[in-house]
Amino acid sequence: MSSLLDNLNPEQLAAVTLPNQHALILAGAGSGKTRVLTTRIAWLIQTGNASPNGLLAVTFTNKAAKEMLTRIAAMLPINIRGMWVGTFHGLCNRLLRAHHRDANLPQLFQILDSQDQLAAVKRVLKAMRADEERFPPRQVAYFISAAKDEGKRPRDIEAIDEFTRRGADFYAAYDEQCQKEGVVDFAELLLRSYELLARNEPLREHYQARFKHILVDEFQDTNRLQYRWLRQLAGRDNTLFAVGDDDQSIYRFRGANVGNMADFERDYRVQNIIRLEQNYRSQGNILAAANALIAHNSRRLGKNLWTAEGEGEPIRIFQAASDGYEAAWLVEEAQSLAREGMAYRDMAILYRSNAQSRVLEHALFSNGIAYRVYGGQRFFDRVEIKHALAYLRLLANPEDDGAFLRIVNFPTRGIGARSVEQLQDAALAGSCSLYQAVPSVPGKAGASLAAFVRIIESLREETNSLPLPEVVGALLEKSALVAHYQSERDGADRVENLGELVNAAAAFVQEEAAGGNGGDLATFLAHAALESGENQAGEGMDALQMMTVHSAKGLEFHAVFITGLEEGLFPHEQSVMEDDGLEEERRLAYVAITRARTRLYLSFAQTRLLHGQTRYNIPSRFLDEIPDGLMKWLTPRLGSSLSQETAWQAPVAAPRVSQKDPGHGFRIGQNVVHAKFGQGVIVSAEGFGSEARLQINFGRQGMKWLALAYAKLEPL
DNA sequence: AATCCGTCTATTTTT
DNA sequence: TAGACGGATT
Repeated sequence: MSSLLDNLNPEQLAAVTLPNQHALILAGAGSGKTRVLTTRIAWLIQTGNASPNGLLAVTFTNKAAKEMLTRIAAMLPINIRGMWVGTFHGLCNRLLRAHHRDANLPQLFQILDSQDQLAAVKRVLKAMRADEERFPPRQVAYFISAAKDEGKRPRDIEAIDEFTRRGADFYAAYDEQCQKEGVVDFAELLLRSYELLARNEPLREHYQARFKHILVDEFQDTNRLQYRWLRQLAGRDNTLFAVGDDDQSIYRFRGANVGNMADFERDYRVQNIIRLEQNYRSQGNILAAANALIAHNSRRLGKNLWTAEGEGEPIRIFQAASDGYEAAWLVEEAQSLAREGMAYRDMAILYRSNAQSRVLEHALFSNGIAYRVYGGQRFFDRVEIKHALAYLRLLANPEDDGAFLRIVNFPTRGIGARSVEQLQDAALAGSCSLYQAVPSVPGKAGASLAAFVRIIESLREETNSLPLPEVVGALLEKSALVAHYQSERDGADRVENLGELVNAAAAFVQEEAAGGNGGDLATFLAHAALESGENQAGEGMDALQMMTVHSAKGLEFHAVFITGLEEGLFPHEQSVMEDDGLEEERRLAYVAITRARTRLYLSFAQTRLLHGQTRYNIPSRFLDEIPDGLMKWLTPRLGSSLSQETAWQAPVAAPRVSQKDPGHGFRIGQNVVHAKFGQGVIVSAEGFGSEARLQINFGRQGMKWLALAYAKLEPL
């Protein structure tokens, strides 16, 4: 019909123009998933199948939601403001604000992020005099969140042991505290709105009738509760259009349930399953490697990526003597790519765990290569910002004891632990909030507490009719936060960030005004909790990109280095123990490989310093799972570490190995082959000559101590 | 109230 | 090895 549908391949076209039925789109990496999703929305609107208000689109990240809206706006001349496109949490927040009474929440309820939640749990545990040794706050917080993600309230928890039994009690007390204070954690946003829809039939039917089309992105990442939430909204007459890729499910540890894809197919008798398998990102060899690797997983819905492009280059494999050599080689290789004309921003270094980045950063830094590490602290997570926000929270909601405690003595104003205890006792006695209990505290403590309350009260009066940015400015001034950080030695950055908060408020107000909203204090606080802000500066710089494989999902680069492909690291040793853990690691490797467009490097080190200890790992099994024909070894395939070191001398990062010869032919770090256990690497040794015993890491087969006199060991 | 010191821990992370 | 945290000290 129109230009909307131009240049879609047959499968994409079929997905975009599906009739009004439930559908599951299996969208492989680089298959144009976002394009299909946004074009479908545009098509539904353009053809009159849906009005902009009649559809709901859910994503996981704010970035994805924003991207979707931008693309829709580019395709259609409609006002995208007010459309229900957002994250699960964002949409739940919206729902709960609109129906706060039915949801039994104050209109200005505040949202706790994970930090705030942990602090709240700590307070509960303290009040209940729980043994923090046996019930670590972190674990309790995790327990509560996990229960909520399963849709469980305290009474639904099966007490199988002491921890779950007490855990349910803590959960109940925690919920009670949150309710009293008018705050809601992330998981609660979802659970509360799920319960609201489940319980309130007219409301549920209202939204079912309104949202004719529900579209879900990254469906493989949904948890059980999110799926149940979707089921509340997907009724008889509307349709669920789910897009996902089971092969890219890498968030099981935080509750994602790939099983939702199969469940969806069954629960809704989905007839339309469309596979998007044409890949527009990677060259042939890279895709072939990815396909071969992921084929080792069982329990797949099944999919094979292909490309119209040629094979491209082989995948380059590098074996390094140590993590230091790996980094040094990588620097050289990146420099040589740069000399050939590739921008650093088009190269990415991926690793399984953050601990690996240090050595790499060091090597890049000392060679003067600009780099950018993804992840890390977000703007709204910074302490100084959290402090400032706590003042705003208390302004919006005096019942918020968490916010009160955070700032009552920050900056210090002579209110010590004793005074706070007195106040807490008074609040308990009067069953009221800390804020309300202040007048009932006598003496000197009462006087300083009253002074604190006066700060808040006068702030409230002065800022009553001021625009948000000015409220923030007044708060910084009155609270003496800025003054406090100015007097601190390393406070300059913090002062700057606080100034930035005023700008953030201004930007927020402007954006809200464009959407016809007020942009009041409560919405700003919700915004701060739900979008922790951009990761960091340096976006525009031509810098080499560094990140974990997890954070690389959804991105693409011309050249990709996947480092640390070693047993124990990737696949990670902790995951191999878990049920389905190895398959998830393989999916992770699949995600990593499919980030590359034209050039892919896989590297591993024989020796690696981890937690202050030298570790000897054998190459990752994932390397064995990629066909030899696709790979080009930059180092001798089965070379010993000795020939390795002589073959390639690193300009930086001196080797760390120096062992004395124990009188037999073997050395620590050396690769060996055992008749029964296969390939391994010598980790440590004791004794001399034929008396010696060697400890060998056989990776999959585990760690073994072998007596040299009996074991048949061959140097590799 | 700030600083020091010992202890613990160390996959992956968004909202 | 290094960083974070909590308790004790000054």
